[in-house]
Amino acid sequence: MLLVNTIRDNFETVLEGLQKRNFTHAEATLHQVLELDKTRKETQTERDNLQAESNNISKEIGALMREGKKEEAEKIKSRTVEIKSQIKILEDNYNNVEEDLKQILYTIPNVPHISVPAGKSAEDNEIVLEHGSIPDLPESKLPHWDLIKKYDIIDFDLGVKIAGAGFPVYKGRGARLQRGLINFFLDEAMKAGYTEIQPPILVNEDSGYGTGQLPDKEGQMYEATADKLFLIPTAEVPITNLYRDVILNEQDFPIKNVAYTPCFRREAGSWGAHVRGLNRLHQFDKVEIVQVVHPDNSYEVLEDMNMYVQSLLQKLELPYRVLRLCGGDMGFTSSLTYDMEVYSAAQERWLEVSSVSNFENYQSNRLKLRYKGEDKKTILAHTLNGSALALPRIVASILENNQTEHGIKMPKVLVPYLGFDMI
RNA sequence: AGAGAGGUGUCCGAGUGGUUGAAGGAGCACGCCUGGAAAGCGUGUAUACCCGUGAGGGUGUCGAGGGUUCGAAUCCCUUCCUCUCUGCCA
Repeated sequence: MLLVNTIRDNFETVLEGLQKRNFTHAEATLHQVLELDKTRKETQTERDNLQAESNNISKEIGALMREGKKEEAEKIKSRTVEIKSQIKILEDNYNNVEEDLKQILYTIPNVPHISVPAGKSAEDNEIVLEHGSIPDLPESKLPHWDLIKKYDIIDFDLGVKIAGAGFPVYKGRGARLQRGLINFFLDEAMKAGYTEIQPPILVNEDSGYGTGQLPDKEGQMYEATADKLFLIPTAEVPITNLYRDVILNEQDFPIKNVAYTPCFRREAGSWGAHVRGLNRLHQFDKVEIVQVVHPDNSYEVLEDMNMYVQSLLQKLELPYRVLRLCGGDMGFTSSLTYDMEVYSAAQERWLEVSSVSNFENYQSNRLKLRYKGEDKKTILAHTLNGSALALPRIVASILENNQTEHGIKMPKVLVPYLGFDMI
């Protein structure tokens, strides 16, 4: 969440940013935050002063008791009665104000970076670049949901039988393609200096709050209610939460983690061709990169991560484009997001396979993820993450783009991981 | 899942109602000593929030939340976690 200080010191900038996101009632909400914060401070001062008075009386009583002057002690006791009831009132006020303030702050999204274009929906996203050429396939080309049946590599019906819609069963070369891609992505990340992590894929409530899935979006996560645990929608949740309540040293930067996990999403979403086949699933595999960095260079790091994800797509020989998301399409917690989309030549659509974001200190404020600066002050770190990459749509694109009469050609770079070059 | 033990500062560890934010030790930082280092000696060493231009002061924090009390690390209740033994199990 945003810092109250940021709102106060950069009111206009924050306001303009929120308006770029189409955050309604931005100005009124920001004023409300400042007003509540002012009340909070005043209440605290008043409460603390009374508490101090009460503490002093207690000390006096303690001193008198030690000297055996019981009667005098009894006399001043009566003075505390009124103070105590006042403190109780102020204490309640304080808690209420603080809670109200927190609730409002939870509803305010991150302030977009200056370079984020205004806009309402995906149509207003800015295309930064396109790379690779779109394959020219014959009319007989098949979408991946037909290809997977033809070659018997992914079975949705079996998934329905044992779990439900959106839980595919990968078989034979389909399963090996999954495993090969995961290993390829992890190896590449390792070469790029990321440390591999295997986190739990169920997380507790605190973790959900830390990265912003809670409150609000609990409907998107599967929940193991008996144990109050949530199945992760992305590895971002466990990995970023590794650093919850952590104070780092400046020398620890940059922290670069990579994790492969299955991801679980309930999202009801829309129906029809756009969610057919592998386009949208309840369970899918993803390799995620997360960095925790010094605030001064988080945007350089974002560009690095952007280039890194592109390098993966290039190695897989997939045509892709990079979008800079507009204010209206950007995630709640992000300051700047690049989406990478691959072209899927039979669906004739661009499919999002990665989203790389800088959250600046929006997440770390909730997480209390800080570092000690030179003057020993604790300062919030910046967090970033990106998919590198999400598997299903990559698979869809590989299958569709590389289909031939004789089978589906695998990208060269994967062959050592697969042990075959055609499906 | 059952029985027991326990959660205190960076770490170890004392503390069962009254200058305890917390003894003692270790570690760390600085200074003295030394040719240099070790040892030794001295000083300092939590955090959040609030008040104050500043020096400085206040409040809260001994797993978390509540309660008793003029006063709680210390007593009571609830809850979370860890460890040991037993059971179960990949």
